[in-house]
Amino acid sequence: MNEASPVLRKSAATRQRVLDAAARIFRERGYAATTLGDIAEAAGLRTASLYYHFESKEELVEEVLRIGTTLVSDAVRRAVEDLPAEADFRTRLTVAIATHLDALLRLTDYTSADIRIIGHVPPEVRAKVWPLREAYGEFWQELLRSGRANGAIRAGADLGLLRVLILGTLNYASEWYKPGLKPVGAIAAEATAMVLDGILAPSAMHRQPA
Amino acid sequence: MNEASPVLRKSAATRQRVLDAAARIFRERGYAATTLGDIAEAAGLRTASLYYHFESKEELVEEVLRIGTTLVSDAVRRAVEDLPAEADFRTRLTVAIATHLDALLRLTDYTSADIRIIGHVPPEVRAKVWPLREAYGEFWQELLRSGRANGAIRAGADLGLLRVLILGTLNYASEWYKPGLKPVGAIAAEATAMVLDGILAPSAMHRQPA
DNA sequence: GTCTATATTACGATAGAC
DNA sequence: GTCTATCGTAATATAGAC
Repeated sequence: MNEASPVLRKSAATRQRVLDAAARIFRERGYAATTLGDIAEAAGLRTASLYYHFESKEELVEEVLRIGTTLVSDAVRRAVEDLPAEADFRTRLTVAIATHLDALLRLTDYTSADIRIIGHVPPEVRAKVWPLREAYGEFWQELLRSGRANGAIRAGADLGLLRVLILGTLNYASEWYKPGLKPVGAIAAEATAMVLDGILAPSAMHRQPA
Repeated sequence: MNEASPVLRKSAATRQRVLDAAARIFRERGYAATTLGDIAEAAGLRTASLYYHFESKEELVEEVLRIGTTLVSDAVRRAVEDLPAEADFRTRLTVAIATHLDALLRLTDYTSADIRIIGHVPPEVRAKVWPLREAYGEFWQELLRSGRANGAIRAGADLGLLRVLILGTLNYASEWYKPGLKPVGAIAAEATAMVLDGILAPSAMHRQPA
């Protein structure tokens, strides 16, 4: 009964509106440039009222970051785990890249806000949400390890370096992506092709003079 | 004589100290979180004295961004142009990637400040420095066009998409790179291998079960 | 739960002495 | 060229009425 009482439901709904507004404005303007007044106005209340739901600006942004990381991580883990057990490395990586980009660019403001502001929040906030991000990084590391164990990945590759390079390729899309220009699926296809096979023509002689 | 007069030299030297301090602190803390007091203190003077050298915080950050973009752009253009005329596409792209990363991660604070804060400065500032960035993007676009004309790049590739994916791969390194962990040359080598040839083993059968 | 009112602090910027 | 002093504004956060 408690969980469904009208008061608690109203509180939860308002809290959600505040979080949604915060995610959107943090993504657009960055952390420091966003004021609690901006967020309150977008959520339809006064600045002071935010403090009923969150103790501080830092606690609010921490929750936004936590939600953003969790949404991407859960979506990608689920998509890869739902593949048939026989799925090869190429298939797994293709699905991981497509799902990561879809969560980042299409799903919600939380995911892009996360990537865009994580490097600009106060260090204490970053430290608090770091374990979540590390766990997601470890998922990718394990994905790459399994690929190398299968002989799918080039033997000499530095997997830790590859992981940050691949995730960098995908995450930086939140800096240049504008809805409507290119379908997210087309971006995912081009990124997957580059990461897996490179940009060179498959059988061409690559030493022609310019 | 004017250029070398003691007063002008002192002014230019102080202006340079202010710019250097600004680049470093903007890179570390972001644009909005950096105060003119932070910059003045690092440069060894008072906040009000900054206004002798720059009209506003926005004019100061604009100059930092301009220097950052120019340093990367000039370094990469020069390195590619200095290659022998017969150099093939693989060589050109390898040099472009290595030089871009070296300028970004090793050269100065201006280049990494540029990448880290460009998405967080006021829109009017971004608009003012945009032509410089577009010109550098056009250089890369032309590099890729020449690669496709040679048959070096996969025919179906979307060159505009490839350009932002490649530059994203490189630029995102300014978010995770820490001096001393990996030599910049090793990062460049891994990035070049991925972009050109992908991460898969060259001749392996890629369909093994996980 | 949300409000008005306000405390407190700190910012960007200007004035004017030196 | 750089300083001290200060203006005007706006931010986070708190107090207390409703």
